[in-house]
Amino acid sequence: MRLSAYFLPTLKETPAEAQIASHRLMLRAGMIRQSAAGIYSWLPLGLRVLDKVADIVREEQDRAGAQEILMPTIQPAEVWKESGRYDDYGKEMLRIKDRHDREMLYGPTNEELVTVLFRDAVKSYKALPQILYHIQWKFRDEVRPRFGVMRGREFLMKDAYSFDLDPAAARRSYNRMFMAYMRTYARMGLKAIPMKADTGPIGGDLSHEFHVLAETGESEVFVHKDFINMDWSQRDIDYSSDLQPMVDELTGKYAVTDEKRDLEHEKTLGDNLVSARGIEVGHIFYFGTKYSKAMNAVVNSPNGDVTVEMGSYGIGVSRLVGALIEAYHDDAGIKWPEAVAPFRVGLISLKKGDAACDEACEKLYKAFGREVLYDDRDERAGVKFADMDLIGLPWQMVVGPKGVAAGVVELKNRMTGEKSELSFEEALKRFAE
RNA sequence: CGGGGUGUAGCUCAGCCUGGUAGAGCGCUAGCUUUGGGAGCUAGAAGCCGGAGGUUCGAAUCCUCUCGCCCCGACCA
Repeated sequence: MRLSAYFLPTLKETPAEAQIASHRLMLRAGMIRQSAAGIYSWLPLGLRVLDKVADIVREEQDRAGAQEILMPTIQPAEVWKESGRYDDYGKEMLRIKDRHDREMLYGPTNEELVTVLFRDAVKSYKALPQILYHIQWKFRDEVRPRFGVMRGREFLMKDAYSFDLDPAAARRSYNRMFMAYMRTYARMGLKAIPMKADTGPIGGDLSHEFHVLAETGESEVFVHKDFINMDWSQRDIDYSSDLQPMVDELTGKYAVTDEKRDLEHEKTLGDNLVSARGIEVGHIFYFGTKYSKAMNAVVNSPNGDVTVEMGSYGIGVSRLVGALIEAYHDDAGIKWPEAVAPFRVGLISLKKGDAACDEACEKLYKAFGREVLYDDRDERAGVKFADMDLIGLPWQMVVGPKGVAAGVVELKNRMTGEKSELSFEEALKRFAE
């Protein structure tokens, strides 16, 4: 992409409404613009990141055996009345009426819809297990939206739902999702600690939240020191094997959210206890028959009718974009991990109009394909460097007349700040598509 | 939902106390000079001062009501 033609409205000054780094930087880097409190438009640069995050989530869900569907944002109130949650959910649910005066709502989550989908289609135990997921916009009318996309009212979420014949099988589905989450976060370069969590209004008795530690995190969490130095590299997982030992290992050490604190146990930890703040980037639940019973999701089996065991598994996709920035930024701007960077490399022409410089840039630009953002604007070097640092592409390739004359270009690593010189030929190959 | 704050040019803000017809910096447009880390000079464009009522000869400024947005707290992917 050529920056001269790209819709990238960067801001030199910090918008007054943004308090935390990720919100500030997303506005300044031209990733998002606010439409109303807690509701945002995603601009091209931000959307590229959102899509990359969603793609990683999608790949890991598929790998774990989940199947993607797409349920609507607007749901009939009817199904929520069936589960009994229509009255429970309160003002967080955005309720609307259609032209026929029928009660509708903008979905805050999808347990009801997916249960209807399942129960109407599946009648035999032989079809189990099933894990269905979708990546869809949700709306929760938070009293106080804040922190940009980290706590918006409208947000993109991956939610998966498992259907099993008995609790043991449901536990296997839970474990699959658990490990899929570990892989998902690791691929993005995030250290997300699984914590014993409260089940809240969704109900059930087995639940974990995944938290990225950050000073700006909204929740207070308490973890064993060993998590801080854990090996966070991606794990190879055979999803057909018994995952329980791996899950046990990951949940063996103390890690809890505020509501689940065990003060007695904490006393035994001594110096090994770390109190920190966390950004919740995922939450998984096993809730048994809470919805299947109320909504009559039953399959036939040799032993007669069985009410299916269910679990649900959420990842805040849009929130992850904010969490990533909280984890990876400095005073100059964002420092994207390569897996989620909007572009892999930024090509900076230091002197537009210089024939040799232009020619070198054009060659590099064409060779790099879709993962290059080429700053071909007629701007001063300082402006280009500042914008490139701000938007945080992992690599900056700097092409200037002096370098071109000497047959070299400069390569800067945004994460480490390291700079090196490459011959033009090396440079051509370095990011070739 | 309680408490606090704030709406003036695209952005950051001054002006409001003490009413007299709209300002700065950045950004934007044009020209000249500059050109390896957010340039300089010149000339411009740009605001129903959030909205509605009121007081007044006259309101960004005073009063009333309203709406938006932000922050602190209680609640949540």
